[in-house]
Amino acid sequence: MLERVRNELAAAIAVALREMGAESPQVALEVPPRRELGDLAWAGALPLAKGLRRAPRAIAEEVARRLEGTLAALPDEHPLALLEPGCRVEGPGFVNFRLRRGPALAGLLTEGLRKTDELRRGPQAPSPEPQKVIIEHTNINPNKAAHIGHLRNSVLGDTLVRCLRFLGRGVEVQNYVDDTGVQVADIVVGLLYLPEDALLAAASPVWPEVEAGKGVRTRVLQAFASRAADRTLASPELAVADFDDLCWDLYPRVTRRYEEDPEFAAHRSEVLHAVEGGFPPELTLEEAVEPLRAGAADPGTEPHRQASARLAAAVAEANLYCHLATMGRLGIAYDVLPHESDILHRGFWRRTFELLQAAGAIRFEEEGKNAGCWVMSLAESAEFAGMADADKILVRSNGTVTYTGKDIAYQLWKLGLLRDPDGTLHDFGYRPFDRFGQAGPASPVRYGAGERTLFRTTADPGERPPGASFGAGSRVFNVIDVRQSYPQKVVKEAIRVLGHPEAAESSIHFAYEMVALTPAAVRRLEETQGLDFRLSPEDMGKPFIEMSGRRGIGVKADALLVTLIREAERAIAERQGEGATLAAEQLAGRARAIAVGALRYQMARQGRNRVLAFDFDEALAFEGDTGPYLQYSAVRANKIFEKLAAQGLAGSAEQDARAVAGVAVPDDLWELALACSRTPEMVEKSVASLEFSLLAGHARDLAQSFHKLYHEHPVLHAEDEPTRALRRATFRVFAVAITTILEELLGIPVPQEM
RNA sequence: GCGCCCGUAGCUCAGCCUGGAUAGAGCGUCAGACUCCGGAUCUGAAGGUCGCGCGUUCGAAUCGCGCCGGGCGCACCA
Repeated sequence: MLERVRNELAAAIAVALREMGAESPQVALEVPPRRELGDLAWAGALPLAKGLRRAPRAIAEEVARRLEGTLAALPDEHPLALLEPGCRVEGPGFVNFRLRRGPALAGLLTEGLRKTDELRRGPQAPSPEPQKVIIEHTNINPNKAAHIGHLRNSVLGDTLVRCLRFLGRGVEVQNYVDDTGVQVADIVVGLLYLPEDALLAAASPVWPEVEAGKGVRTRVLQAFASRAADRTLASPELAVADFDDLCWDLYPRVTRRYEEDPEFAAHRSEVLHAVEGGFPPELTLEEAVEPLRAGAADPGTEPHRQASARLAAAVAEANLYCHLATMGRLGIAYDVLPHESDILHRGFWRRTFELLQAAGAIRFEEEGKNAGCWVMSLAESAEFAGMADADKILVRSNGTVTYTGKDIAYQLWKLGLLRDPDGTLHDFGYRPFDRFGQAGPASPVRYGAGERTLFRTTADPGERPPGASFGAGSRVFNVIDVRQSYPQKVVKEAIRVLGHPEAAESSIHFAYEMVALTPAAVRRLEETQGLDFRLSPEDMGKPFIEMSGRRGIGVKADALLVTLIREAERAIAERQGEGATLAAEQLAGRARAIAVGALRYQMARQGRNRVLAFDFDEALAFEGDTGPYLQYSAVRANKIFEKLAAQGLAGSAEQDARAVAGVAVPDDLWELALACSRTPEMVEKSVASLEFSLLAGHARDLAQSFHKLYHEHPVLHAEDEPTRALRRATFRVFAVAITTILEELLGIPVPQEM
């Protein structure tokens, strides 16, 4: 509603300015900082003063005069009829406008009604979008549990997805799986070669069936295979330790062993080669595990190699399931899981290599430090000017492709630019990975059953199940932390030199700063988990400490969620008072909502360019500028309507709209209603700048304003019916706005009670 | 060395892209709140050379340049 008034008013001012001699005037309308100034303002007279050679105040006054004539002649149903007649010129040359509050508030009510109707009808069937936006986020190495850094990535990515969908854009969400990298190989090395005592220490806390004694490795491998068959490597239960937790512990043990014993590192390249070789598709995990047991096959033989590769795939898939479950708890879902192994086996790189060669973008180094490598020269690009070494290796001297090389291929596919010589798209094959469902916009995503299908890629382009059509986006957002800016620039540059400068600009690195730990948080981890990260006093004196998967320094996403839920349960119990006992299921549901709210809000409210120094006390805060504060405002508003309904005083949005249309709306209620109407503007701004702190701040402002009014404007005990209708109308507008922002945009569930 | 990011109240952070009207929150501190829709709330107080300097402008936290302090990149890791 506000948007339409704005657009029409801007157009009217532009007409006036053209009549006054301004050439193609750009008119921007803003909302004045204080309501007594007005509801909309035009400040453009000041910059125009020079061009028109007139005093800004005089320009503003003439614009105002011309507008008055235009506005007076409008029919009642025109959007600008919502403006009060007459505008005021104030200050050095601001033109301020006021809305007719009653009719505007009525308009907001009916608008909210329409929105609710749409929601009730459910999500529209996803139609093939010509202007599809692709967002890649999460992208966690499938070799250990997700940590809070990954949460920042996924929450930012998911919030962008939600905002774009809100704005009506077609969106495809991809979660890239690096299933062939060294990191997965390291876990396989751990399973196959780590001394049994170390393996036992990592495995037995998670898999109780693995006990001390002879044949630990055999039992670990058997447990892995049988749990994979039962699909119990990733449990829907949050408090249960899963395979990713086992890997979290195993991975640092492997990397430490590499440092202690250089010969041990040979296993790494052996496994890596095995993984690159792949395995026959019919090879099951049980069959693969068989020869891996001590003595059944020697390392270096083909059965052993294939079995290692099969094991690596299973490790990656098991961790992937764990990650999906973790993110699912936060209401985060995906459409497709592109696998790195498929990029290789489908020949994405081979084709990309041909294209790069044909464009003369790469060259083979005969000598020098990069001898034997294929490199891309960046020396000619302004972006990389001043670099000591402006060459980026895409193919190593041993013939394998670097991550950046694969990423170029992947990015070309995302943009619909990877084509075979005959011009057809070079595409993956697809296969359903799992079914999933989500009860509401901010509800947990559950796998195993449900209405939607999550697809994964395959290497066989002949596999095309119905509904599986991915890639070829008109814009691509890659959500990756800022430390990867350099390789991201290389990818962009490759697209440019391949002859696609516009596509390169449509390929956007959504960069955000890393999540680190405060020294206090590190100390707390050491205390609660009985660990010693052996950090120096200088480290502990820094403002923050970087997480490290290799050293096991980090806060696991699920562990944080568990802690948050426990704290939320405690807070709920405290507020319930003596005697009141809540059904366990209710308690769990509310606590989960609060935990998710606290977590997602913390990630969304901070600007993306700032290092997030994670602190437990801050993360566990439920009062003040927090998710639960916002949730509470929605719960409170809904509670009013429940109570009203119980007494037969609820009325309806239509009734309130009629009642309010001719009534004087006091300043404070109007302020809240107007702020609610600015939500689409805030979403636009957030998306344009990729700063969700704007949206989070907007939501907090709304909640703050509501909480204040809640104390001053009782609805149930209003002095008369017109007063009640006015308050009810305003709070109705608020309830719709805050619920939309929380559940649809920020993915924060609104519980019934807290 | 080159590049990017950060510096705003005691602490944690919005606001900067697109200059505008009195720079905002939260935490912490202090003082308060109705037998009345849930106190995860609200009211009030104290707390700011917006790192420093120069410039552009009618106007700078916001734009430009230069410093200072901190962080991160510049891999045959991903």
